[in-house]
Amino acid sequence: MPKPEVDPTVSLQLSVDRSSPVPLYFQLSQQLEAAIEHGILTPGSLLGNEIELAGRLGLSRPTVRQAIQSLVDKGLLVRRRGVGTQVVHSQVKRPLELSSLYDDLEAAGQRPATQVLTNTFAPASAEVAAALGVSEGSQVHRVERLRLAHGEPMAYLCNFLPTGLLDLESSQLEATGLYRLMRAAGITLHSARQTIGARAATAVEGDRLGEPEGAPLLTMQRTTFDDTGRAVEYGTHTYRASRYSFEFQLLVRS
Amino acid sequence: MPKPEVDPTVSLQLSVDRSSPVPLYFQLSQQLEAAIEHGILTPGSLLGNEIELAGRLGLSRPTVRQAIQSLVDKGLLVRRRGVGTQVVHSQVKRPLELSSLYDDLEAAGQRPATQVLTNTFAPASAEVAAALGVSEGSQVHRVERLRLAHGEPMAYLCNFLPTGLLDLESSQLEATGLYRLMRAAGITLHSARQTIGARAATAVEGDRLGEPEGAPLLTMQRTTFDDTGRAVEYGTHTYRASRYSFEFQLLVRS
DNA sequence: GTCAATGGTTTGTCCGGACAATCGGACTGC
DNA sequence: GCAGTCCGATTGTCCGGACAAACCATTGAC
Repeated sequence: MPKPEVDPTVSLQLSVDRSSPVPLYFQLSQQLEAAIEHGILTPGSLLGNEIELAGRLGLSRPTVRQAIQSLVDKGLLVRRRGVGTQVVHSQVKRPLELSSLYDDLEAAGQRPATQVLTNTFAPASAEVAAALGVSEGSQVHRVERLRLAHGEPMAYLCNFLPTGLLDLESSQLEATGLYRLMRAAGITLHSARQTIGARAATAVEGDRLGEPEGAPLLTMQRTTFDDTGRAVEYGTHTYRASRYSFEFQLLVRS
Repeated sequence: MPKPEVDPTVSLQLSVDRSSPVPLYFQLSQQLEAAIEHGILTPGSLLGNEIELAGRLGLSRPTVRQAIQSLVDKGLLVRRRGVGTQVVHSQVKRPLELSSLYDDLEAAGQRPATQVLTNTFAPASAEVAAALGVSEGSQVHRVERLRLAHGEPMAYLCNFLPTGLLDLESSQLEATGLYRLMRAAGITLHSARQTIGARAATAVEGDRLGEPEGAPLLTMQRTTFDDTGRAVEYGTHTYRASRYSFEFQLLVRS
């Protein structure tokens, strides 16, 4: 017997607080996730079987399964019938959240800043009306912003929102991202439809971003929906390709 | 009483086959998904409570919940405690699968074709070695392809694979996509890390794709991992921005 | 020596029940 | 008329158990 092959979770000091309002499965999944994050549960290592783990924690197997399943859905664990559950080897960072450019830059330590160029109402063009599901020519909120990082222009953001959803003040828009403001207003973001492409900069676009005419620009159009299916935002963004690229992780839905 | 407000699932002829090896929850979720897809369950309509649905189908509530939960994860349904489960309004198409360009084009009816330019072994560059987790200079499989749609060049694909994973024949590569070949070889794709950017075409790149020098190109680098965390593929792709853009739907992980 | 049968281990599926948390509407009091 | 309160409805969480299916290693047969 060359290896004792002990269950790594026994030395993990897992514990749950039944008096807490936090669901038990969630407490467990958070502790497991933290252990994976900190390298205490090493990639590839088996997680002792569910029955025994449940017994050790004083939980039922369904509860333990729910905790493990949530981490499987996040891509951190892999289960194999007849084998067990093991920690995925690769480093999964973020499975592509619906994130704002502002948060992305902030997380990367890029000190984002925003210049609000326009913050007004305008009649909806055919394109905007189709995206937001309103009638052409009806009033919509229009916000144009320039996003800077380290004082350098990174992207030009043009967003349209249905009227009456929330009040947008320029001062707020310069302090944080649009999504954070929408969530704070009680809107639960649900899904988004995105298109990413590229094109050559026109003279006007180049001037705005500090690029020469004809320079390659990354473009993104995005329509965001809340959980009732309402379109709550449509945006047309252009990024300096020399300074920005989209990076994300995605999981195979099995 | 202006509206009877009947449970729309009663007229849905839901049924499960207990003798089938297909899990019961999966049978149910597929039938519900099909009903949503075909518009039989209209967006916004309530889904009748779980207890009653379970009783009507002769299933237990956990089984019904599992079926519903899988559709919630797909973004097709939304649950609200105290209210019920309702069909999401927006049209969710695909929540960004790990798909190959070949399948995408085929699904869009674009009659994809592939020209294999290179199919050989080569020593790994530093970039490739880092992505695949092999030592620099070791032999890796190298495949260069030109992807056409309607006879027009769409993208130039350069892929690297660890040796010994699978045999790639040029004839197979011209008939289908790389991912389909990998799955057929028993490799279970798990996750991928992608970077999407843009740059101006060099003279060589322009020639390959039929674009002038300096034309904007969409670029993508992707490293794909299997469920053991092994990197199984690294690719550097360039797309004609005038002909192609990335389009996808993404969900908020709640 | 190689291949097939066997058995133990582990996850997958399913059941029936219980109580808590939350939502929305109806009712009540002011 | 309006605000606060109560209550039914529905999902969220959790339990304990049972059997099936798949995987792996060992054993046995040829």
